[in-house]
Amino acid sequence: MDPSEYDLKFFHQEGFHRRICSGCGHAFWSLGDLDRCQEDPCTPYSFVGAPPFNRALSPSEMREVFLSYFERNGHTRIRRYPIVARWRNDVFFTQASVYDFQPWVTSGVIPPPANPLTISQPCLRLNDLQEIGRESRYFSQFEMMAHHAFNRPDHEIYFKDRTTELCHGLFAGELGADPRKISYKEEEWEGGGNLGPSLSVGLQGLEIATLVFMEYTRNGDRVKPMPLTVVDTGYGLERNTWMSQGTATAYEANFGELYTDLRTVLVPRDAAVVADHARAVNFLITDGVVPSNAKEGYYARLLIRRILRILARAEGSPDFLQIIDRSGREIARSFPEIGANREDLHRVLQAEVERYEESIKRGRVQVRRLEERLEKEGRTVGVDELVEWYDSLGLPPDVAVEELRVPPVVPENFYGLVAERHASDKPEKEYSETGGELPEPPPNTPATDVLYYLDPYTLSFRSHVLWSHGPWVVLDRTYFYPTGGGQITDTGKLNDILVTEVARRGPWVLHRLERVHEFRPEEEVHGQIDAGRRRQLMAHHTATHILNGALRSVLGPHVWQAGAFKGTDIARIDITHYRPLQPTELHEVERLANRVIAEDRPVKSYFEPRTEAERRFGFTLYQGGAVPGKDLRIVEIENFDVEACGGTHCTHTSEVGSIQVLGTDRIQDGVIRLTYAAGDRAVVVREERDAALHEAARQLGVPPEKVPAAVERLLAELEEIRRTGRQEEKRDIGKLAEDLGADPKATQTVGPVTLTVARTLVLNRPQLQELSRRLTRAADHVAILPAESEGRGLLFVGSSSPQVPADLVLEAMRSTFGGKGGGNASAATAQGEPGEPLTEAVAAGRAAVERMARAATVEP
RNA sequence: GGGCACGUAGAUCAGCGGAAGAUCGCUGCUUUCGCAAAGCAGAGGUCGGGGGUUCAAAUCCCCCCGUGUCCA
Repeated sequence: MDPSEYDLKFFHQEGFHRRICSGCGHAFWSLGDLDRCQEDPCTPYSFVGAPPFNRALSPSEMREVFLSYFERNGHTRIRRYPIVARWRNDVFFTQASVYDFQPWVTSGVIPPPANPLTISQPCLRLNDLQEIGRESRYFSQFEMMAHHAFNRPDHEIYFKDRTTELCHGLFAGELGADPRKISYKEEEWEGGGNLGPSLSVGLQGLEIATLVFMEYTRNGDRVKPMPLTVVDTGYGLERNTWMSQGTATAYEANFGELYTDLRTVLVPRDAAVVADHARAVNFLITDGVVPSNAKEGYYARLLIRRILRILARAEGSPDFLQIIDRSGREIARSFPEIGANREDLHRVLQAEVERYEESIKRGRVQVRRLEERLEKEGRTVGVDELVEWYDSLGLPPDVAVEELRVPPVVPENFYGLVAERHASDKPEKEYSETGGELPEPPPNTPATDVLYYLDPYTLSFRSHVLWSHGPWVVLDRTYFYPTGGGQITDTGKLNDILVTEVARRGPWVLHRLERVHEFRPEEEVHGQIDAGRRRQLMAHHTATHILNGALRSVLGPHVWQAGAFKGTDIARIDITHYRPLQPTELHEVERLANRVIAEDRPVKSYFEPRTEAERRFGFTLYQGGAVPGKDLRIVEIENFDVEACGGTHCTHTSEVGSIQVLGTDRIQDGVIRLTYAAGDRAVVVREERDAALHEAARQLGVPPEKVPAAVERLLAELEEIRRTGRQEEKRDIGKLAEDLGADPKATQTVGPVTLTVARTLVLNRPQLQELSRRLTRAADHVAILPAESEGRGLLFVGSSSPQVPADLVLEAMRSTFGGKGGGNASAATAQGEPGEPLTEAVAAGRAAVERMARAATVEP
């Protein structure tokens, strides 16, 4: 990066000098006469016991100092976003404050909620879990305090100079650090296709802030300036709190009493891990993650199990839920929504603890079983088995060792061995913005005025063409709803050409026409939306909100929408929940939802300033993910459900008609899917089901309500018939065997063996087998049983004579019979040509038996 | 999203190419004043579903479905 990028007016005015750090070789700026940058490892920690700030601050005091400082300097304070980044498909968790504004705000699609703004965003990073408690500055869950500015070419807020000045003012002014001890290190930053210069702020060994200036985009090797530049800063709350207190580790400063209490029963590292993870778990569950075996739910499970393992190892450690509660109460002082529904939180966690205990129990049984088996072979359990058990049973090695009589030594790199097994797993796909194949209008094209937000009932309208490309048309205003928010596209007509798809791209709505057209810019067109389709989609969308509200009300506030789909035939909603829906719960949900419909409550759709909406309704607004923008579109079902949503909705719940749940699936551990129909489709579905029931009733000759009883009776009868059939067959075959054994035409003595040859009636293979078994039950009996079935010849040879192995007899018959076959000394079977070849084969078989029997008698 | 493991009687599991088994539970009988217990006898299985390979599949292969677990 060009050094001039860092040549700030602010530095020169204040008398900063640029130096090269003798430790890391990076350039840095400072007021003092410093030889090295002020970050570890170039400068060791020197604030422990000698804090450089003018006062010791608790985390909440530090947050307040920071936010109010930036408010005084013209920033708007923004409330935190959820820690689960539902609005992004490339990551699960909010890992930095700027994640709140990616990709829509940073790419200029949607205006920021305020500009400039300041926020303290709780984040979660799980890539350095093993460092927690070892390196004092690591946390999985932490808060990134930040000030952001989004600069458009026509409207610049502030950039490098002002950012650095504000930062310096905070540390050297507000917090009273010695300005000569602060270093601003030059560091190029790159991420997510953007890059730019950045300054890393060091003080007495600790990096206390990073100032990033997103200025360029990279496309392969080409780097070009961004139309929108972004000030992306990050000030670690935990680090700054630690620095202000100067305690031995960051954990005392941030976790307070919980940490010191845990220290009385746990080693320092474990205490830090437990305190850290407990905080993360509180945020995760509150923000709608239910522990599970996949995706973000797995991380919740991982953190919970790490805590449980540590607690299980230690004598006299406190109860898991108590720790979660203490941690939750502490966080709630700053974020009141955390653990606000403690009972619900407990239910979710209790279910998870029980699962874990069940897993361990199952694991222990497996361990014992395998060791016993290995012991019989004179072997013992090795490290491979421990890895296998952890990987497939979730059994930690220390628990397995407890269970084993002869345990192996658990190697240092145990979890490394586990990781090795997963080394070949494919990496996650790169995030790509949706709509990659959509054409992009020239940048000077005015935005489409979207009218469906405020008026979902107008279906016929006039408008003007702004731009067109192939089958795509952009209008100056439209009532067509583009695919989005789980609602599929509207269809209809522009003049007399069919509109097959409508999509959103940036500020524009693109209409795809069925065929090539000759629309020109400025031309007036008439739009007509397919009314039936739209009405059905509206019913399904509003039904989704009603169901979501009903589910939260019946199951508890841990229920969040994890995905949704609204089509013309059916709709689906996926929710977070810790177990399959019980039939009674489902009925209650359905009843409540239909009652809300019957009550005909108003459904209000309106825009409201973000901060006001958040204050009134809280975070559950973001059921479909966080929605950027200064104003949120609110869809409110009076006294029941409020969500930020861009879809088309009915204005009264009665328009939904009714909701018919069609089924539930557990699509993954912790996520339940409900499939349902509403509006006209609900009626159709009910009619279809009713017709099916009546048809079944007609065929059974009973009234519909007696169908279950009739079916049950029928099945019982069928079972009875089958059983007696099987018994009769066995008896018949037994009888046949007796008859054949007594029939001199079929059974003869050949040397030492008794040979039965019988061409049976049409018997299938299992029946032949049964007959053979009965004929050769006594020693030294041989049976050759040919049969013909479905135009093919079947042969079965049975033998209880060691001198006359059945497979060898069969082998002798194969030369004439052909076909494939095989078996062993006591039974062999083959299939081939029927008729003459089969008869010849039987003769050959008889000869073979005689030969073998004679050979046996000749031998002494 | 991927790896691995597992789906066999009401429950827990064994069997892992050549007649579906064990233990507990259940039913009946014997013993007992009765219960518990014991002994004897018995019922209970489309071996998760569907394809394929094979003379022969619970068993081997493929695809689904379900469950568990680890990892991203």
